[in-house]
Amino acid sequence: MTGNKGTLRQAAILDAAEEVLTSKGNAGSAMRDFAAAAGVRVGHLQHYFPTRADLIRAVLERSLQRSLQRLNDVAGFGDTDEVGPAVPLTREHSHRLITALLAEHSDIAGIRMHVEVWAIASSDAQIAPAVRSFYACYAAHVSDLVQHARPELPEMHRNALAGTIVSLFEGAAVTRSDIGGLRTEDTDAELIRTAQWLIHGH
Amino acid sequence: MTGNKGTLRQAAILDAAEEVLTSKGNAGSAMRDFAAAAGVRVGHLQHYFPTRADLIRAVLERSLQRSLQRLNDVAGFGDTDEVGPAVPLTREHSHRLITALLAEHSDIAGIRMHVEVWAIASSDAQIAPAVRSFYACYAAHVSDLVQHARPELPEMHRNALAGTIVSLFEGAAVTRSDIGGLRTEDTDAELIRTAQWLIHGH
DNA sequence: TGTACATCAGTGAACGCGCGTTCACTGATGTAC
DNA sequence: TGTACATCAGTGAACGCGCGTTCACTGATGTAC
Repeated sequence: MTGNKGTLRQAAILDAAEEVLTSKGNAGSAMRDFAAAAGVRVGHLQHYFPTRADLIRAVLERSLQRSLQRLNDVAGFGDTDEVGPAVPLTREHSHRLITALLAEHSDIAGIRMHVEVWAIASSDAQIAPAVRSFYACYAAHVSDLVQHARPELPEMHRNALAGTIVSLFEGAAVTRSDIGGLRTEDTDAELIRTAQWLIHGH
Repeated sequence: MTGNKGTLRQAAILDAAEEVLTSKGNAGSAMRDFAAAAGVRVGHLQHYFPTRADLIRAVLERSLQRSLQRLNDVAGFGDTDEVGPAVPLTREHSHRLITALLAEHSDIAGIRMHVEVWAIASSDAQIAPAVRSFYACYAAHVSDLVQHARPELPEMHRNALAGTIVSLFEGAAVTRSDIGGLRTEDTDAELIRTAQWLIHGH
């Protein structure tokens, strides 16, 4: 099923479109750019994505989905226990998680995609809900993480902490990038220290 | 000087352009939109801003400058002492500052402008340095704030804390907005608590 | 005080290019009998 | 196994609109003598 020609070509188009989008931005890229990058004719793009908006939405939705998937991969506890509530999250473990997330945010293309998602979601009512649900999932994942570290914490407090952690990381994605230019080793260390304080409470 | 016709008209054009930009986005707004919103003819825009890029840059630069100005107004200690290094920052004072900043970030138009700035800075090499210097100033201001709270802290640590605080606030601007949809009273409270912990160390 | 000239504010029409989209078409890959 | 037909992948040219930009122009506001 995943190997048939159409699906493969469609994925290739999305790959190419994502690269164009992250390098030239939404305002600066045309259908002809997407087509050229994918090695197909403009008219052929419409066979898979009737309008430009359809293509952009598909790229964005796939990107969000993949971000969530990566988050799962990085933070997944599945390798130790299924849904074990009593597996405590050590400081070493959380340190590794945070470092991995920060490393992901060092990819410039990923940040540009992030920023484009925000800009497009502001204008596109079809994308906006997908972005919000992405952040809801993101925060829920982090909340789970906090629960592993401090099971005694009430759910509301956990969720508030999760929201704060997500804010910190999303902000850091911008400020640490070429856009913000604030990245230093010290700030990275402080970022990790703060995230750990939020997770473990000390 | 500030009252002459040309300067006034130019400011009016920038005001109108800012509104169009925050409501329709960069990708979705045309010179004709800017002209119509300002109540002038398209050709007349070029009298002040020869190209579209010039207009957008002017809007963005003015917006960044104004953000910095507001930051100064909100966090300025000037009313108590000139450059007094020994004026301690109380928890009540920092609470008021943080609340004021969060309130600023509740303005949807401002957030949209923020996001557009990030997106445009990613593609426009002329805007990028202005954005970076904005964040450098922002962080320097926050670092000053931390110094007032804890004068004993070494400068590097202060700067690292400032970078973390800026990240937290910039991230919160997105996650708390319509884009992220994560805003709750609890998260706001936790955000304030975290910012205070970063400033005061407890 | 009046005149001549330069500069600035603002108009309006037009240009030409690049954009997203359309469409009639061909070739390839099933699928039914 | 072969034939007929439907569906899907992909082409290529064209369309028409909206975009940023240009330009020749008019009217208003100084400014020098």
